[in-house]
Amino acid sequence: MAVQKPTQPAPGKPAPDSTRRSEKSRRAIYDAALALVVEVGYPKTTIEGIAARAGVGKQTIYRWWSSKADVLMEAFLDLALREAGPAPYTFPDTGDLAADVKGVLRATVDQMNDPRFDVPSRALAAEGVVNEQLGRELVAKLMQPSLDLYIDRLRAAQDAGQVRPEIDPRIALELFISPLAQRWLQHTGPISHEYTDALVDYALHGLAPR
Amino acid sequence: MAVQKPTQPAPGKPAPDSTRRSEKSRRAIYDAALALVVEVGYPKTTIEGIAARAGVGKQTIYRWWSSKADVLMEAFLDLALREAGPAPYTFPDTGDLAADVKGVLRATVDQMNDPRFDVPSRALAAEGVVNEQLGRELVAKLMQPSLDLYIDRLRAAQDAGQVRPEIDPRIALELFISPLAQRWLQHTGPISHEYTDALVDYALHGLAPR
Amino acid sequence: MAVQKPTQPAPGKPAPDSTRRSEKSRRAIYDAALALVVEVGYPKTTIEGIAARAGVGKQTIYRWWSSKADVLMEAFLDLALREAGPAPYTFPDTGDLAADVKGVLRATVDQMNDPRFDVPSRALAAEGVVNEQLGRELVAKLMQPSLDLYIDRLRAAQDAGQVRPEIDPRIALELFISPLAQRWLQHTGPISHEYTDALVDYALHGLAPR
Amino acid sequence: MAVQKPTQPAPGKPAPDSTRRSEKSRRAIYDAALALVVEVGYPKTTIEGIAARAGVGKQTIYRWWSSKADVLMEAFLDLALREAGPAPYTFPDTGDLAADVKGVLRATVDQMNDPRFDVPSRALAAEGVVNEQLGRELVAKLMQPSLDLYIDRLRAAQDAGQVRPEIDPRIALELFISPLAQRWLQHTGPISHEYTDALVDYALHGLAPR
DNA sequence: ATCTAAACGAGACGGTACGTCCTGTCTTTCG
DNA sequence: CGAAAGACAGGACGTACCGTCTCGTTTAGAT
Repeated sequence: MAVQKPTQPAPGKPAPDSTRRSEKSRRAIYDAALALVVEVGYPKTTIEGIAARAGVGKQTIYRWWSSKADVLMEAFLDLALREAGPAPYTFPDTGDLAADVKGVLRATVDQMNDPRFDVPSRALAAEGVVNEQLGRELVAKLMQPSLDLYIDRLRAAQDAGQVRPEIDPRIALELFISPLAQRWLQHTGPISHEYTDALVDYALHGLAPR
Repeated sequence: MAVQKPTQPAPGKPAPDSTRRSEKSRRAIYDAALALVVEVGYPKTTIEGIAARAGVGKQTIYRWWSSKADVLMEAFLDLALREAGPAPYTFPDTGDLAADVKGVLRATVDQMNDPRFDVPSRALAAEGVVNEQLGRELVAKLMQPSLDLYIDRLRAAQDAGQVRPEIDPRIALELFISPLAQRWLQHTGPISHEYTDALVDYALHGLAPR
Repeated sequence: MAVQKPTQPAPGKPAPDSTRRSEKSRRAIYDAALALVVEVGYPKTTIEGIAARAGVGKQTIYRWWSSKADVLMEAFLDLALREAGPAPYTFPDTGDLAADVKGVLRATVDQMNDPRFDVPSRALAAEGVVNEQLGRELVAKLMQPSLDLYIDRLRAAQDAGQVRPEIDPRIALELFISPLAQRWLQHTGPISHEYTDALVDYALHGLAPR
Repeated sequence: MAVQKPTQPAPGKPAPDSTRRSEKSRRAIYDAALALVVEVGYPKTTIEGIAARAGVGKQTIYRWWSSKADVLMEAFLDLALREAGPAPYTFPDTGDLAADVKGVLRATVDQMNDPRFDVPSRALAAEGVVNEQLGRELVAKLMQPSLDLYIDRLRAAQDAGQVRPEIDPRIALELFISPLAQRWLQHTGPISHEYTDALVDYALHGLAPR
């Protein structure tokens, strides 16, 4: 009888009972949301449209999500988890840091060029830029796991003497990732394996002559 | 900088005569747009709201701009030009590349922490992520001029033997700028002078031991 | 008076077992329905609201009634029976037709000015105007018993030579009742004892001079 | 520039400028409303449905009317005025009161049996029963003009000595009209010329023997 | 006294309509 | 003719209820 949801103080709403939630509807909503974003773009994707395409009442969306961005984030997260498979997060460690990072970045490049990932994640990124709360959620749920792997790999490289010990891995990884992300988001240049390879070389050895 | 598209022969529309345009209305629209974006955020800023606040008919906006983002981009561009003053774009060259870049990045950091710049430029960046055409315009009009200065300075450093000659300055500058931009846009870490100083050091000397 | 429709062979539904019906729920639903109609008016009275106020599941209402109007009609009928007491329907016969009818009409006037009766019966009357089936039920269950008493009394008056024998009592009673009902429903004039007294005099003696 | 509507204190809304109102839309809305009410009934007639059928935005309805009932009342009033023609309201006076009233009531009966009048006016009557404000408007705009003609005719009959001088015409006319209206609204009996003829005879000569 | 089938409370579901807001177009009036 | 004003068709918003459909949980009759 109790209206559970002890984690949140429940400001006004009675909080729905998640044990009764329809799995079928959730899946249909995820699929509809992702399909619509790819087909018509994020701004023209509407909650009404998602509901109609999923064969679902609007209230079923509003009951479980707070906004269009929220729906899309979960849908995309779900997609990412399904794609990644049961053993999701690993980072190669062949002993050759440059080669390992280049490999991972090439995979990232390939994903950026796949519209199924590109369109929804651009939309989410854009929303996160303007909506700080969503942005933090995005980072925490979608990006942080991958970033942690970078950090681990960089630490291993430090232990192996391939990276200077005073380097902060948290900042170092941005030298690889941020330029790529920026190019991708802002269309400021081609996204290619050559580009990310160069990025790794520049970052590892610096711009100044030795 | 021209607002209307003189390049296009106007397939259906009569194309307004820009010589008769009301300067007062344009200013009022710029001011209203920027104020609203700062006050209520980009998504809640509407064309109707801008028109009402500017004391202007909606048609006056639709006559000269094609979208909310277009209005805001011009308004922000205008703001940037007015702030920069009559001698806008320069990049210091004391001979010490690291110091020069650190100085410029510290100024950028300060601007990012000023809400008058932060809010509108976030909004524009977000819009550009999702709307490629606008994104390209943004880059060309707002960012390219500054980026070119970085490139010039890096080239000078190459001439002075402070940067390896085989380095592509177009990619090199991303090592400074993208991590900062990314942190700023995605709230993934503090934006401080210490951070940008570290960025410059890492980028110039690389992560690997010498 | 039976609630469920034993006459209908239940085309698709299993037909609930009325012997197991919860009397407590029925009472709670009646009370909630009447209270809500008086408090917020008929249009804003909803089945969900009745269920919530009665502490009852919606299905319990849908199981036993077919519509909001149906619920209210039964609730009101129940109220009327409880108010009338165990010996409900009588009509005075003192031998003075005018006085007898005036007395009954005065009681009707008093009831029309009691919100507990006024509000629900207005709502039902309105619904019956638009929904013919409900209208007929209303007339049959709520009004016909009283009307029959009028007819009996008029017949007795005819036998006593106080009413012309060729008069149809079914039409005659409308001369008393309909003007009052009309005024009440349409707010076309004050509802008072003086008014109904005048009505009886006019109807009995006619408008034309003798 | 003034936001007129001096009759109402304009609590919050800016009050639309009626001089700019689209006559075409108004007509389309009237037609759609009347057609829908006749076709699907009042409860299933929705504002969205009217707007869709009229090829009009919902806001155009909400701008000028406050409710579905309000739309329908104006639409019906407009219909009544158009049907009545340019010389609308007259009441025959042949010197024979009974014949004159019978004639008018027969015409009323015929109208009650025409679905184009029956359905919308039932709906309005029902709404007016429950919504007092609307009910008063209905009476004032739709019924009062006709009632006044009855009163005038009855006064003339009093002057001619055909009706007792102490009779209040305002009450007297209800003896003719209310029974008919009540039968019609409540389906309590057939609506026919014979019935109204009898009504007139009963009312004029009374029920009691002379 | 136990079993069992139903009625029950609760409320999620697919829907419809609500009344509001904004879009982008069009029209009227003024300067 | 540009501009202020704002009505218009259209359509998405988020909310409220509709009537249906499960879920456990009483509860009352038959065992």
